[in-house]
Amino acid sequence: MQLHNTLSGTKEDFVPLDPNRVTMYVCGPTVYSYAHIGNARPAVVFDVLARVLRRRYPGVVYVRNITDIDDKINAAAAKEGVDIRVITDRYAAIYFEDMAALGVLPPDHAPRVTEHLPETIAMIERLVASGHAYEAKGHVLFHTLSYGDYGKLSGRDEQALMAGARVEVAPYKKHAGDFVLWKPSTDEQPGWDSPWGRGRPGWHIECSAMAEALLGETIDIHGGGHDLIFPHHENEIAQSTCAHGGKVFARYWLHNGFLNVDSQKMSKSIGNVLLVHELLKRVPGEVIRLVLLTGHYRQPIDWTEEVVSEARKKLDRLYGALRELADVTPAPGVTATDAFVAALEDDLNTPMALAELFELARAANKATAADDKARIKAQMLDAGELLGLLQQAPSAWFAQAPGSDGAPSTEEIEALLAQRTDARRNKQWAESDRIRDELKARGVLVEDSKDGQRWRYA
RNA sequence: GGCUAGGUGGCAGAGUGGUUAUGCAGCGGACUGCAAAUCCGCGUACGCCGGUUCAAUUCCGACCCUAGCCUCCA
Repeated sequence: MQLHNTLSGTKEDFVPLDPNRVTMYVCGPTVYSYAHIGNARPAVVFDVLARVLRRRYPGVVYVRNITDIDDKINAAAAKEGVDIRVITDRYAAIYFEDMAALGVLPPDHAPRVTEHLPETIAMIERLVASGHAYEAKGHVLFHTLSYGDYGKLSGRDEQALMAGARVEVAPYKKHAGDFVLWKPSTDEQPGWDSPWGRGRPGWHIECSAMAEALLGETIDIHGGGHDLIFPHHENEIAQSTCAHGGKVFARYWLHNGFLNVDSQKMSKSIGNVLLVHELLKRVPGEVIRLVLLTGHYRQPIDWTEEVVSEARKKLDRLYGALRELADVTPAPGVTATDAFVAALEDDLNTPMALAELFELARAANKATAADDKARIKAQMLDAGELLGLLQQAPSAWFAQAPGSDGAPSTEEIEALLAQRTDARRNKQWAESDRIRDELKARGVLVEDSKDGQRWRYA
């Protein structure tokens, strides 16, 4: 398998440190609000990666954290006048629900920062003791100049960093690039006791601490959004490497591209932030998932109504092929084709894998021999499973209500189709077509097949 | 300004030093009472300019353009 490593900027052969225990850590959400579609992309992408890895290495340990200490959380809690726990529990639960709706399997561990304060504090203590961190004005800061490889991941050097610094540098910092490991809390703010007084961890240390606690000092794969390369991942590397006596922190760094909405970056000021929770009310989770896998994970995606509607049609085609095989038993022991797996193992090339899936669909539509049908069905279903698609019954897919108003109920549709059957039996084509047109106008497509009429929402 | 990733047919989106991506839309045909679905076929796409090469969309260089990051945003 090959993976693009941000550290080297190239595709590399993936060779795990221990094939029996492949470790993967992905930066999860900060739970202060609903997840937006951009949050869903890494969840889906790394879910596929985990599925693909597990085929080859059954002992994968996948960790995706929940960040439940954060100033935005504090702000949300203060606004509602509740404990931060109320906020974080609520939105963490919604996050898991929404991701499940997108076919994202739960990771092996979903640690929370609040559950790992002792480890976090211990790691900071080690950094202080080894001279990589210092205390100043109640803060503990990491001294970036103490780590020679700082900037390696994001390809920048300390001089440029200083020159490019466009925010005020806190006066207690030894160096402009130094970042906070621990900061003091006021009485009103949530805080935890530490050797440096009551306070809370900075943004970056949590991931280092949780990765260490659950996966060890060196992990195979670390993933996250492209925007996390700097400073978050850069800082994680510095902290972990220095806390571990120079041991490599993560061997392969993977970053997914950004997602724009109608060619614009999502932002509250533009008002184009698409929440997964809202989107799911009108777009099936499987469609959302397919949109996110339509492009290569490192490329940007532009979310538009067009790509959503295309994804829906693609699933119509794939499920359409499976529908024809509804009464076929998948050939036992048959898995996804080599070409399909090879595409995914080539740096998770989902577009190429999908192309392979469509080739299978065409083959399925053409197949006449029973053993061909059985084989292809098994190949399609297994391929679908690797992508987290095609796992529902075709009939269920086609019976999905479109979510728009005015669509006739199943009962009403069946009643009209019964009338149409009578008309057709008597070759009353005008009446038959009238009913079909009426349903079409109301968003229901009727098809006549050898097995009689069948319908689906448009 | 620095760093990074890109510019592919009507749209989305892979890939490759010389032969088909794939999907959607479109066009023609088959099938159908008519459709739909499905199948078959079609449309000579690779930002611009040079260079290397027998041959470049694919390698090299310049240029133009786009997007992201540059201290807490996936």
